[in-house]
Amino acid sequence: MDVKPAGKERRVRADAQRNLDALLQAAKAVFVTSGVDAPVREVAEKAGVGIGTLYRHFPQRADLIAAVFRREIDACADAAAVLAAEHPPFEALALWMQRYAVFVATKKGLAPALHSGDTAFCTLRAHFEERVRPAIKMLLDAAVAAGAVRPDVDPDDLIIAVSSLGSSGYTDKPGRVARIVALLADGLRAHP
Amino acid sequence: MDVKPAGKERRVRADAQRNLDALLQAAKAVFVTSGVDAPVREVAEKAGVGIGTLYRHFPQRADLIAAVFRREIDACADAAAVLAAEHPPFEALALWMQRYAVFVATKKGLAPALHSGDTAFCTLRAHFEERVRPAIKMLLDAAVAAGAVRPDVDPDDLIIAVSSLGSSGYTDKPGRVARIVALLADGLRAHP
DNA sequence: TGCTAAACGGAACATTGTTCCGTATAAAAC
DNA sequence: GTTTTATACGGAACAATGTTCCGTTTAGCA
Repeated sequence: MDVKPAGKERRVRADAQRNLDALLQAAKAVFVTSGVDAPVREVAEKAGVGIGTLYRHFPQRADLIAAVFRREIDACADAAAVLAAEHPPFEALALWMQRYAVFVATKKGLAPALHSGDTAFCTLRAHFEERVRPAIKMLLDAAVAAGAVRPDVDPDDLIIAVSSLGSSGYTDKPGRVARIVALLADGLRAHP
Repeated sequence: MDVKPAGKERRVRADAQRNLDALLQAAKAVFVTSGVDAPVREVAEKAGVGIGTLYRHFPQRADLIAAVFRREIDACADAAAVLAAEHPPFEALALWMQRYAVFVATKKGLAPALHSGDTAFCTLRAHFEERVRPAIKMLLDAAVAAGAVRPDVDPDDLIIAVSSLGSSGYTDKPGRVARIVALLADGLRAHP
């Protein structure tokens, strides 16, 4: 019973990598059509692998979801800097809120899952806050500094507000969420 | 095979009535502690009846939920008239929004279920809209007429906005939802 | 007291997340 | 090229939960 030498790790097996890619791609596709509540079996089948394999790569449902959305979360957070560079402070903030609402809205079931308190989603939620919070804080601070927005707004309140609105699933009438977010943005304005 | 004479319906059986009451009471208690996602078996057990009995009275989970909350929905809608009588138009609207947000927030899982698109919740949602919409419309119209609120706000947008916020489940910090709702109310104000 | 429609209870079924373990295999060692 | 072995695979099996079905019980009526 000898101890495994620490260095010189065995390379990742090719089939494992292939299956992982297939799973991520399948999950992405399934989540778009069926929402994140889709059965894991559906993802495994679409990827052409067994359920056991899926669970080997993603010990929990939430891990799969996290893996799929991590990249998109990053993209959304990164958009903040671009908007800040191209627009006046208040408009940048308002536009990013819209962008973020759309992101959440198109991830059917993501936000409710995230906010469900389920400990399984802790990782994803942590990543979310780690990336999204700085983004909105930067925009908000800039808008406040410019005198366009009242100074007593909590960045977390904003994240949560827009997340909630985006995830409400009310897509019955086009533009509804956008209108509400705009209303909210108006509420942020500094009153003379 | 004779047709049952239409008149003179057999009275509701006493045990049936008793069980129905027990179920409603048990469900109410369980929903408070475990949210509306609680297993139906838990409700049946607490009521001291079999699952079959529960399903006889409430063919679907959603029917049970609907029955439990119908009364509370009514109470919340009725509060609108009281607030309108006791406060200026804008304050009445803002207060009712807060009242409504609290109502939704204390019904863990209600709003997500309502907005899930699940057809099982159609009845409850219909009742919801039938009672709540007139309430908010009345308050909104009054505030607009008084010149306190911009005239381009859709009542449905408001219902949905507050529902979404209240149901987000973010109870991590006290007053968060209240602050956000207040922010939203500010966005409604008429700009000179 | 006896009859019958209504109600009851819970076993059984379907779906879905998750675990387990015997089998297969890619990469390394020789 | 063969052997070895850690790794990965697949899917049967388990647990939780919504829902259905049907044999049994019973309240209300005659």
